[in-house]
Amino acid sequence: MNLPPLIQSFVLHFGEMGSRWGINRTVGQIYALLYVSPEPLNADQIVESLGISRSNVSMSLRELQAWNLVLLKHLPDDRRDFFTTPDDVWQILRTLAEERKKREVDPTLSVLREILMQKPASDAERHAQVRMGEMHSLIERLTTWYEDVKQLETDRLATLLTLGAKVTKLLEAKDKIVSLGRSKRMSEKD
Amino acid sequence: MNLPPLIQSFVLHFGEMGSRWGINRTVGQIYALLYVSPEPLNADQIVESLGISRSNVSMSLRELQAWNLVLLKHLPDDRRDFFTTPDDVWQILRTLAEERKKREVDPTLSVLREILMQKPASDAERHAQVRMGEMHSLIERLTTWYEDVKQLETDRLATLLTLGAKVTKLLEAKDKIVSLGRSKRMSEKD
DNA sequence: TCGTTATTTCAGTAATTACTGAAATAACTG
DNA sequence: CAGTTATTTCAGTAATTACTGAAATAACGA
Repeated sequence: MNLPPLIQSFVLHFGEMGSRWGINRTVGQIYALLYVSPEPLNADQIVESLGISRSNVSMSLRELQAWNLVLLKHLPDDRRDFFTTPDDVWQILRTLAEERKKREVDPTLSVLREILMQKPASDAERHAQVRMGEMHSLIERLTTWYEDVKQLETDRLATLLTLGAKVTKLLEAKDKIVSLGRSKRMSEKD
Repeated sequence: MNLPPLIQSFVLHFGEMGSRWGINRTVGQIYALLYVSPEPLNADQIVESLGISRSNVSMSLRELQAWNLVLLKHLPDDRRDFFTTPDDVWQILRTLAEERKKREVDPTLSVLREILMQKPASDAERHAQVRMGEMHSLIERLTTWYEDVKQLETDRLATLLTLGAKVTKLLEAKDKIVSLGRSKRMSEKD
């Protein structure tokens, strides 16, 4: 591996994290490298920087493309493929959430739904279904929230995050506000 | 494997998902089995149900305990260990979030912070630091939100989820509300 | 068309991770 | 204490996953 020390630490860390996720070490490293590079890199530059085989780079880039985490670019008068990550970190976050949902959450929901359709043949199965039902509705709740929130533009999403739990306090106030607004309009009493 | 079909599907699916996460197949299966069991199970019952070795069960249970995903119980006049999962799915969700944060997010934040402290020795490093800075502040934002929201009691959290993006609409109203409150207190003018 | 360059595929191998069985330890009981 | 039962440890092996190098394919340009 042939990288400036500061970048190398980052790349190595993402390699580690990669293996802690489903994604593997090389994929993590390539992603990290592209993420911090000022311009797009081609496969040979990645080979050079990370000291891994050309074929490994090819396969890992495919994987990153499958995850939609990487963009393919072309320079004029150069037929090689160059790769980058999107500039906007919020966009990256969205992509990550979307892909993980697609791979992990959706299949789980569909398995649960399918099982919940079946008729239990014993007490054990009956109890299991109840538990699966609880899990199912929790996950549904979370995904509904996610589907809702993911539509927000970045700065609204940022606001929502900054607000955090304070929202519930706002909520408590909501009823009052509503009635206040009403009463205000009606009689201005206090 | 020796389980009612409906439960078996669930267990197998969690095995799959387990390997898609960092957690492995057996760990996933054991967790699923405990999750749907009406009462706590001991190691031999797990061996029996899943058809795996006693030592594998022992190691996997350790792992689940390390994740805080499993509770150890003792029955009167029985010195064997029995295991369950918490009843409350929301609690399970919290534990999962907490553990993943601890293992994935916190170390990443600390690596990023450390790198950001260093002086860049080139343009490449300078640019890399900017990118890492963006990533760092995004992650910080998310964790701050998480730290905030995780304090909420379950039903408030549920409310917040149900509200979802509608919160931002409430937000637009916020300024009005605030100024309304202020003006109301001050002079009641309109 | 042929030669050149870029990329992918894939069989074989290396590396890692998961699992087992046997032995060790621990925690009790009579 | 010796005997019994429960649990853990760990060296060895099995299974899986990651990676490589060589060959195939693809996409040009002359």
